[in-house]
Amino acid sequence: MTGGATGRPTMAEAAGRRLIFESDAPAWRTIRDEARRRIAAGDWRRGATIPTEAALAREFGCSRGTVARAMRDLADAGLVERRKRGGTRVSDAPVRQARGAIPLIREEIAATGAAYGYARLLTQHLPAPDAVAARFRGAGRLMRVAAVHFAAERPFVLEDRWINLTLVPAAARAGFKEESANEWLVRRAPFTHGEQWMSAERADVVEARSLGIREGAPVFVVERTTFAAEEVVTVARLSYAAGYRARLEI
Amino acid sequence: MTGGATGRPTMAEAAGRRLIFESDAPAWRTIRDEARRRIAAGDWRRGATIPTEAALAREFGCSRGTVARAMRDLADAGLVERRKRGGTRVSDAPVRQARGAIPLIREEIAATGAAYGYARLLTQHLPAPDAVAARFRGAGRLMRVAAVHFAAERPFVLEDRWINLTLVPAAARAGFKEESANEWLVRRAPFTHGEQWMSAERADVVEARSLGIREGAPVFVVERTTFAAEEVVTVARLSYAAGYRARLEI
DNA sequence: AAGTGGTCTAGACCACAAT
DNA sequence: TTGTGGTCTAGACCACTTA
Repeated sequence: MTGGATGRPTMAEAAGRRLIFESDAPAWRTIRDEARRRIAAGDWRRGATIPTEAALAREFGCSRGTVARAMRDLADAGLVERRKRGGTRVSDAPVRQARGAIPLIREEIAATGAAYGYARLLTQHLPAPDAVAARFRGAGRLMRVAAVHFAAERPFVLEDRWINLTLVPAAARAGFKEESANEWLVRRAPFTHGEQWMSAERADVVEARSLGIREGAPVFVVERTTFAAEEVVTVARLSYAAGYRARLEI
Repeated sequence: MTGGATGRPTMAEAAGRRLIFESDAPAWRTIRDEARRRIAAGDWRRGATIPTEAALAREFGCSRGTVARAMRDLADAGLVERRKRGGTRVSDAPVRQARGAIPLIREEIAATGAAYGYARLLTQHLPAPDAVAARFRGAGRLMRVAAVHFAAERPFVLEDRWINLTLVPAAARAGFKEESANEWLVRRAPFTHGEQWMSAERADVVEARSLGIREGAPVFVVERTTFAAEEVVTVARLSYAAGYRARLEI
C-alpha cells in the first residue's frame, strides 16, 4: 500500500499513470537516467530550469525524496545546478567530473596479467630538499624510499616517496625490502584526502636508468600527496615507463 | 519535536547524549567525518566490521537514514565496503577514487590568468582512418577538426577531434573558425558519459610544429571519447605542451 | 532463519534566494 | 513574502547473504 522496497509497482499503481518503472533498477536510478536522456535529447535545454522536485515526483508517481536522490546524483556529476528557491537548471557549459580508481601498483600490474616484481633502491633519513620539505608544511622527521615496480620483469614504474615519520613513526622500521611503501602505507597509514598531479616529463638520469629508457624520453609522472586531517602523510612521485595510460571515467 | 531541517538540537536532546553535533554542517556530514576520523585513528580497523546503521543511529541520536547517507558517501569514496547482511567493513586496501573537473579549454587557460587564443588548423570530411573509425562503432559520416588553443599567445594544447555527423549534423556547418569544437560541442551536443585516457608521448611532427616544440619532446596526451547513450559523439586527442599538469582530488 | 544494508514513503522544518 | 531545494524523521518492505 505505502510502497515497498523497490516501490515500482506501487508507484505506478498509486499514480495511475503509465508504467515507466519497468526495469529492475531502483526508481531513483531510473529517474536519473530519464533525466539524462531528456537533457541529451534537448527536451530539457541548456540553461533552462527543469520541473521542481515536487512536480517530478507527481509525474513519476514517487515521493519527493526519490526524485531528490536522482537530482543530487546529476548535480554531483555537474550535469545540473541546483539552487534553493531558484530551482534546478541544466548546466550551461557543464563542468563535468572525471573519476578514476587509484589501485595499488601491485594490483595495477596484476590486472594486466603480468607477473609483479619489486625492488627497493634506497631508503634515506637525510633532510628533505626544500622543494619537498615545503610540501610537508613543516613536519618533523622525514624519510625517503625509492623503489621500482616491475611488470613481467620489465620496469613499470619508479616510486620516489617521502614519508612523514612524525605522523607514521613505524615507517622508519619497515625497511620496505619486500613490501613496497605504496602498499605498506595503504594498509598502515590511512589518509583522509589527497591530491594528485599528472604530467608528461623528460626522463632524468635516475628515471632513465631505473626504467631502462633513454634520458629525455617521455615519462608519465604522477605526483601524489596524501593528508591525514591537515597533515601530510606522504608525497610520492611515480614515474611510469612509456606506454602507460591512466584511465578516467566521465 | 520531531526534528527540523538541521535536526541538530533535536537529535542531541532526544538522544540525551553529549552534543556531538555542534557544527553548522549537516548531521550526515558530521557523521561521515567522524567515521573518517575513527578509521584514520584506528578506532575502526582495516577489514573490521563497523557498527550497524541502527547502532550508529542510536549512538549519534539520529535516524537510520542520516547514518545511511554518511556511509553511502564513504562507500562511494571507497573507504568502506557495504554488504546487505554482511554489514559495513573498513576497506582493507581501499581503492580510492580520484576526481577532477573537465573544464573548457578556454576556461582552463583563463584560470591561469593568461589571455586565450584560438586558431583552427583544418576541417576534413574525409573517411576516418581505421583506428579512429573503430572507436565510432560503425557510425556514419565523420568530420575532423584540428585546432590550437593559445595561452598568452603561446601554444597551449593541440586539439585533434573527430565528430560523429550522424549524431550531430549541425557540426558540419559550424566551421569552428571562431569557436572551438570543444566549446561548440559542450554547448550543443550533450553527452551522457565518456572515458578519458592520459599518457605521456613523444611529440610527432604535427604536434611539434603546432606546439612549437621539438619532435620527440614529451607531450601530455588526453584521449577523450564521449557518448550519447551508446553512440560515440566525439573522439578528441588533446596534446598539451610541456609544463601542463592535470590535477585530481582524492 | 535472521539480520544487514538498499530503497521508498509521507511528512516536516529550515535556509536561501527570487519576487 | 514565497517557493525552492536541503535535510531530517519514523516507519516500512525487500534482497541479499551469512549463519
